[in-house]
This record gives sequence, structure tokens and C-alpha cells, in this order.
Amino acid sequence: MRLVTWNVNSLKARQERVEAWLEDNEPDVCCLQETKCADTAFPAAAFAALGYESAHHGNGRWNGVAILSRVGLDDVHAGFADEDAASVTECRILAATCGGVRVLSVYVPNGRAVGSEHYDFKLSWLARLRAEIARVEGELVVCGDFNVAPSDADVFDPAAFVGMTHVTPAERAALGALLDDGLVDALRRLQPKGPGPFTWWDYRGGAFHKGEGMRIDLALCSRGIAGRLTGAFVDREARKKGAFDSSPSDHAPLVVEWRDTP
DNA sequence: ATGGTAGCGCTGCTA
Repeated sequence: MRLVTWNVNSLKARQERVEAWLEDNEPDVCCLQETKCADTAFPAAAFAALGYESAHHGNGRWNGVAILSRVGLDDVHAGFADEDAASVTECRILAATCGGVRVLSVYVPNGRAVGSEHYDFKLSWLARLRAEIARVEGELVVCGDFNVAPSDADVFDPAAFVGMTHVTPAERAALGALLDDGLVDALRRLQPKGPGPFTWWDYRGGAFHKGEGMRIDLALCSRGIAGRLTGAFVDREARKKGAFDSSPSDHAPLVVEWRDTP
């Protein structure tokens, strides 16, 4: 199985890039975040033409998550398990079963500023995600933009982030709880030494070309899958302008591969 | 270089 997770920062702005990437890389499952579109505007037909079933959860100009699959897409649920999709105000989690694996595409709240109500919301959202994961039986991959750098090896300069969101002990503890529960950070399992690789670079100040990024996009997998991992890497090329009219996303795709059960 | 980038959408918010 080859799975990719990619915060595209507007699917409308990135559609050409996403389609080209899918054709070049042929993932079995593709999780997208920050689609910034409503369900009615989601280009399901374009993805179907490439061989993908798809599900989307979005309501307009912010947030929005999707799952594309060419190995089946069953038991789709938008939002947390205990909420009705129609009542969700911030579309940040979508689940589906693809090829026998429960896949969660998540876009964790940014938090904005330490101590703000948005920061508290981020922490409570992560706690809710932990409870959500605990309900899942069988193989599982939780992937997306976590807006948390798990350790100092996941930021270009720890000193530059003192007092900032994404690196506080509380955020790291909330993420660490998912690992304590048995999930494995796929990239770090295969690439134990940092710093990096990074998955996000600020658009401002030429951060990408200066290597000033963070690793905040993650694929957390259950132990069975962790034991069968064969690859995990960040496609930095997709963060470059390339032969496209529009800008790249500020995030690069994270690809994870594992052997299917014999 | 007194601003820095990008998307959405039309004013300022979000990241």
C-alpha cells in the first residue's frame, strides 16, 4: 500500500498539481487537508477519471479534508464519530476504510497563539482525536496536518520557536498520547535521525530555500502496519514552483508505503 | 526594501 497525505492549501488553486502528482506517483490512498472548498465544489469527477473513489468534508473557504482511494472507500464518516456531519462548523476529520485499513484524514487546528482560546481549542481537539482513535478496531493510519512538531528535531531552529505554538510541551504531550496508545510515527520509524525532514515552510521570507521548515505533517500507523513499513519520505519537489502557473502549497506531500498482509 | 507570501474574496481573516 502506498499512502500520501498532503495539505494542499486550497484544492481549487492546486488541482492541476494534485492531478499531476497522482499520475506520477500512483498512490493507493491520498489524504488531503485544507481543501478550502464546499462539498458541492469538490471535483470528484476529475479524481474518478484518474481511477479514484473519493470522499470530502468541507463547507467553504476554510479547512476541508478529503480521502481518495483506488483500493476501496467504505464506511465513510465525516466529523468525529459522535457528531452529525451537517452540524460540524469546522471540517477537520474524515474517516474511511480503504483496502482493509481504517484511514483518518485530519487537519488539527493551528492554535494561533499560546494561551488563546484557539490554542485551548487545539488541545481539546487533540484530546478528542485520541478518544476517536481509541474506538477504532483493526489496522489504522491517522494522517494529516497535525500542526505540532513532535520534537526539537522537527524544527529548523528550536530557539526560533520559543513561546510559539506547534512546539509547546502541552501540544507535544497531546500528540505523544497518541503514540503512547500504540500508534507509530511512520517517518520517524524509518528515519530515526533528525533534523527533519520537514513538511512545511512558511511562504514568507524565502523559508523553503533557506531550509527553514517544520515537520508537522505526520502519518501515525497501528503496530501491525508499522512492522511492515517499506518506505516513508517527503516529496520536496512538490513544494517547488515547477512547470505550473500557480504557486505550490506551503506543505509538501508525505508518502508512506507498507507491505500488504500476506 | 519601512515590506515581506498565499488564498479567499472584497475587507480583513487565516495560516
